[in-house]
Amino acid sequence: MKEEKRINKEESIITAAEKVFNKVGYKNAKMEEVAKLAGITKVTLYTYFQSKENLYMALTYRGFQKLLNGYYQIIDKYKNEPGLISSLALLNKFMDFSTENFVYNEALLNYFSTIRSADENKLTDALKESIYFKKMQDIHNLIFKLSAKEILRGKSDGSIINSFDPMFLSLHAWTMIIGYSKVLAASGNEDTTIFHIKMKDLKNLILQTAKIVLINNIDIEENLFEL
Amino acid sequence: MKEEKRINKEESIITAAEKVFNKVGYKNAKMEEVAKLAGITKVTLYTYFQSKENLYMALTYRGFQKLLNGYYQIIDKYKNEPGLISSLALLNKFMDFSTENFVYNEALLNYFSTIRSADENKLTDALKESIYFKKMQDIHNLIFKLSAKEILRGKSDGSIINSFDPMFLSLHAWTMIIGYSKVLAASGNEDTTIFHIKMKDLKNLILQTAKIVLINNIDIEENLFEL
Amino acid sequence: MKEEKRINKEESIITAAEKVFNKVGYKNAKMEEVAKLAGITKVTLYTYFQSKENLYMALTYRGFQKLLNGYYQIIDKYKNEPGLISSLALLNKFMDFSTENFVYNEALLNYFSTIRSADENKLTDALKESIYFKKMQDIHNLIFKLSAKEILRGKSDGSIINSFDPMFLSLHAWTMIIGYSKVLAASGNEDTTIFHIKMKDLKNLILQTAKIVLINNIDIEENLFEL
Amino acid sequence: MKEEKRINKEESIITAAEKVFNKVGYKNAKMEEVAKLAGITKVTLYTYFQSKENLYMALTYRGFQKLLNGYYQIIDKYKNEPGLISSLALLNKFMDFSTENFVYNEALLNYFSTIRSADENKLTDALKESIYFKKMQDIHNLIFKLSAKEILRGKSDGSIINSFDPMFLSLHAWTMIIGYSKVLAASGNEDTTIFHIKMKDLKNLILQTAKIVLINNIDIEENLFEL
DNA sequence: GATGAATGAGATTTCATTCAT
DNA sequence: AATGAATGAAATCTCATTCAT
Repeated sequence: MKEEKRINKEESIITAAEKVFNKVGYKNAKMEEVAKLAGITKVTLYTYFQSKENLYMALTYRGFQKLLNGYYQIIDKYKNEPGLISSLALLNKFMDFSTENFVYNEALLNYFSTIRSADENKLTDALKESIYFKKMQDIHNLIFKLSAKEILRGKSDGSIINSFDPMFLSLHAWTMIIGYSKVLAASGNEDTTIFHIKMKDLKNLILQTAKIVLINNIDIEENLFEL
Repeated sequence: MKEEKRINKEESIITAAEKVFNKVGYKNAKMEEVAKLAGITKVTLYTYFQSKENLYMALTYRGFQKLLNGYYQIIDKYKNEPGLISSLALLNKFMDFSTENFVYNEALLNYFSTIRSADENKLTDALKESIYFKKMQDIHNLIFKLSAKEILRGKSDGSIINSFDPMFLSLHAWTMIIGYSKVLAASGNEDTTIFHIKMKDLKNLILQTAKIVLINNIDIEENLFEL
Repeated sequence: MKEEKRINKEESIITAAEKVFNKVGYKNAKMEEVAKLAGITKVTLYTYFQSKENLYMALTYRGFQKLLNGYYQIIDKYKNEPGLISSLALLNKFMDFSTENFVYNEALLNYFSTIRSADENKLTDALKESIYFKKMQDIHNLIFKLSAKEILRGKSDGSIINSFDPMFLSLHAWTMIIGYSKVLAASGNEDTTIFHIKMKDLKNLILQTAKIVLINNIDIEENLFEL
Repeated sequence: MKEEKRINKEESIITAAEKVFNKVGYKNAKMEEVAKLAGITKVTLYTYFQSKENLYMALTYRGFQKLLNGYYQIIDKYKNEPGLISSLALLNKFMDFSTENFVYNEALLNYFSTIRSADENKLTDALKESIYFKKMQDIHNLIFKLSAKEILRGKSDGSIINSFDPMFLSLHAWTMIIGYSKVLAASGNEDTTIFHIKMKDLKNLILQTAKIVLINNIDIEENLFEL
């Protein structure tokens, strides 16, 4: 009961934070504003989330969970389809997610920027102590793993030809998604036009590109030019 | 001060800022530290750069200039090669640049996150008044245009087959390299391994992928799956 | 905070400020020092008093209140005495106050220098926004009015003969005591000697002079000399 | 020649300073502004006057000289009149001077506030080193002495009866003048009305008061009231 | 001697975070 | 657990004053 209540409260706070962050961006957002919108005081806010960064991580975590849920749904939906299809569907899912969840997308991008393996000393204390940051670290690879798993299935069922390590292919797909979501962040939404180009077309080209990569063996040793 | 002298001074300050930002990250960096490293006082620092954000934008601008210079060099170097080669070389250049210039890479990523067309209220006042931010806005599309130009040349010389709008192809390539640089930012450098995968391999796969896209006509209307 | 508590806090800060200002003078006083002496931080100091000038005005206001209280006590004490006596007692009170409260004296002199009716552009922004400056402006004439009231009473009871407007006589008395307090500010205290003259003697002469003015009708039209 | 040139320059700077100080007050005045108005740069200004305080002292000194000149003229003009007349004329002169020379008046008042015999440690270094401050210190008593001298002459010729020390009487007159000029500073000019009272009337009352004091013997031992 | 640039000291502001009740 | 007040760190600004050329 108590626990449940606490969780509800946390959720409502995160929701408020989402709104504020969405409006003015993380950096400009003030804890005071979040608290106000959540109908509590700043100090209460701090009893739930010990730092601004932790709050942001909680939001990130929520976004990541939402994305994962989407992934699981896709996996389930396409479980009887070839692995190629489900793999591409995951890609598609991520891009839609980015489009529909601006703040989450930003948060996720930001998260993956933060976790520089090499530079733990650049992490703030607040972040190191963030429970949600720890949670994220425990699961952040899941997104690659789920994708890799579908690619592996595709290899088994013959729909995917490329012989590279599934994690490698998964990472490659990820780079395209990230790039897409970055462009999206800089432009607005799927219906937006940038240089007269529709984001939707860009998405489709990315999907087709991914498909081509998956159904072909590609020689990455070939030297394309002399530097 | 003579313009030249002032510029020299600015440059030396930016260089100091680079070192500080590289060491502790933008957020933790103190203006006092930057000033000290530049051998000036805080106030002098402020007469040159009116805010921390402006200083960061100056650094970003310098990074962007450096990247553009690299682009121009590549374009010149491969001016007698087919457009396909130079286009891929540009891509390669960007990725190398990201690898070799960590702070710039981060700064550029940050910049492209910041320029949310629609949301001026997410910009801080300091940023709005930043002369370097304005400068960046004036030229940030150049990177796409240069790339598009080479693609266009490739079409002319027959090395590039894909019939899409060059800007579209340029943007698509951009998504991949942005993704790459983001992964890079999250991992470290080219020699780093992420999921046992070498960044160098990722780079090569991206180049090959880009090549495939450029030398083929791709149907982006095909429906890959039912949602 | 409860109003009462806040006021206590304000008072303790003003007390600290008095000590610091008394020791090193307004100009050399540092807000940091005041805060330290008050046992708070600079920022807290600023939440109570928004500027150094406002703090000084608060001190001025306190000094003025103290002076007014002294006036009320005198008025009460001499309420059964002739108006002449109470009027002179007020004068005397002011001079004693100036003598005993160096910082207040200086602050009040400073205040009366500052309020140049016609020249709002000589006021700093901080002063214009000072709540205590406003408070002072609301009551600074009280000192004349209280004095004028006693003079009026003196006229009624026949102890004061001079037929001029009580406010005029009050202002005239004011010029003498302001002059006295100024000389005092420049010399030190009542026991000090300036040109071998005791401040105490000066005070007494001023009182006698005031008395003469009050108990005589004076012709101010008489031409004393040709210019 | 050189010396003369330098003096001319100094004079023109002081004149500029007067204008600036008159407009915004000493505290708000910026050296930059003074320099600009004088048609020189800030640094040049500093070669002439080593500090803002010194500049202000120079202005004060000029004002004092002007006042003294006025005194000498009066003394000369009334040298064949009784000492009472010339004494009052001096008083009158001072009040006119205050009226006509707002900045000087303020500067003089300020000067006499500053020279607190007891508190040398409150003097700033800049002031201690000010050549004009030293000059002022050498002559600031002159104003009292000139006045005392005329009073003494009045005693000799029988026009002044009061047997007090002439310096004492002089100081007493001074307090009234100071008070007058303070009130004037707070109100504007001679034509201004404060509490419906004309400053000119105030001046005349002060003169009459002074006259009464000078032509009567006054008992300053009399106890006017019990405190 | 004149100039543009820089310094130094301190005022003021902004917020995330913490304390006391 | 909630609240109002306070803290601490750093950004930013203002100017008198000084330096280097």
